[in-house]
Amino acid sequence: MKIDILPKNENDVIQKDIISKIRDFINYKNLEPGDKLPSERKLSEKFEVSRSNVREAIQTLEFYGLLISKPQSGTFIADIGPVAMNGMITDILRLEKADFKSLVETRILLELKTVKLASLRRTDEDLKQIEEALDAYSAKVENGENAVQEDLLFHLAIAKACGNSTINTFMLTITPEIITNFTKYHVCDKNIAFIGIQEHRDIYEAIKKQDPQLAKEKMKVHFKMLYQYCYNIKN
Amino acid sequence: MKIDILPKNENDVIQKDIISKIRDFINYKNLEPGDKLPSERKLSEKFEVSRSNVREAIQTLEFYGLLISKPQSGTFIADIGPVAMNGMITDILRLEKADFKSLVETRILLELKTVKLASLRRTDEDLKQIEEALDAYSAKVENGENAVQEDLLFHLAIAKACGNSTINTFMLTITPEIITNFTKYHVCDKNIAFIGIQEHRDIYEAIKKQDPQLAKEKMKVHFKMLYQYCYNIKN
DNA sequence: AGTTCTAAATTGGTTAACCAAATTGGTTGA
DNA sequence: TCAACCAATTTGGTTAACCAATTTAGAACT
Repeated sequence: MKIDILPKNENDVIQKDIISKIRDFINYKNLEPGDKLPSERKLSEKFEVSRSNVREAIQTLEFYGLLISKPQSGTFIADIGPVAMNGMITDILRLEKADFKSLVETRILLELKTVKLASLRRTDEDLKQIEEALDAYSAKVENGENAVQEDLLFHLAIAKACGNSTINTFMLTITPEIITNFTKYHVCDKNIAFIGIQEHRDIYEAIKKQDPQLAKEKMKVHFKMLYQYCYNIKN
Repeated sequence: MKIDILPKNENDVIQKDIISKIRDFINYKNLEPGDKLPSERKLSEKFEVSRSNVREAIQTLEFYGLLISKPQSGTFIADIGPVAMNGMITDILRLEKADFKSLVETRILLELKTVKLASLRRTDEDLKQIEEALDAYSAKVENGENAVQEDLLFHLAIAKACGNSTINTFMLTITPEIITNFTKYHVCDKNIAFIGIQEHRDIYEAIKKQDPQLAKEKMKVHFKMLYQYCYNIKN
């Protein structure tokens, strides 16, 4: 049985190293918005790493909106001044993998917002999809099966209906990790599931009635157990 | 003068196409957690696209925690059941670029939380760094210079102090887009900046006093103008 | 002097050959 | 019968050669 605690992906280390070198270069040359970075080839030579490593690092910084790379043209500094650029990169380098407590805390924050917004902004089509997710969940539970997936799809359906693309994206990014950790820590055992049906239905009804305050309350009830659980984890 | 409205990155289109094909394959073969996906070579052949395209698609799904690729071994289905897998991929394919309104709405939500948490959990070191960011901001404003960058670094310093890695990451991802849009829509003109100094200081003092409720109130005041502005944008 | 055109150099992206780790399947030996 | 071992295959990752779009510099012409 192989235990792979902290492979600490060698790759991540050199990528972070490259990112910090890019930051240093930007500072040293006082590059400003719109300025061009040296070509990938030159950077790989300068930093003595492979070009694909440089590409990965650039892609990461592009994901965070700090660089913009244009085909057959070059990689450019985004419309962010040197101070923010420097601060952002430093923060990015310091980022750690999310712990379960942070995940749950964030999920609760986001979902108390999505139910309110969904209550206010939902279309009839949204409501229909939420209902379908609810039915799928109920059916699984009543059949005695594990319904963790259907549970979360219900919540994602609400997120989709909240009319905020950013929050929706965030919900999508944390959901898989939530599922994994739920399985790992044995949250959501079957005995809870039956209570869950009614709680989900209450939330659904509130959204249907377009009552944001009620919806939020029902969501709070739904999260009560999770909330307590979350704050008792050792980490 | 070239206008590049919606380059609609040809690349994104084929990547989304590949992702949907991967989803279809997973469904067709009823792949479950732990199952292995065909090799990148076979997939590229099967889908009639280049291997690097397949790699990109896999990396995207890996980012969302749906696949796990192990060197010299293969790419595996994450610990998420077929129902959730299917729903998640469908949602991901439907994701659109965030609009300004969503960004601001989300930022306000996150920051009303970060100030509260920062008030409760900040270390002395955190406080020191927030103060430094505040001073840098004040200096710029009093000097009559544009201080958008220092403004946001102050807010990021608070996010860092909130002790929630997930929220911190989210703040980092939306900040560059916020800056870009601020510049574009001319939010935060100089006349506002002077009021901003006092508002920032109030927030800082509340965090220093470790008074989460006060901190949240002060942050609300600070966002008042932004809040109104945000809801008057056409999109 | 200024504009236009063209060809060479530069660019990010793509492809295909290569690598080393890991898996696999069969053989060997007890 | 089964455990141990070894070699062949398969894997994701890496490298380097190649491509086409873009930029550039300067020649050519007005």
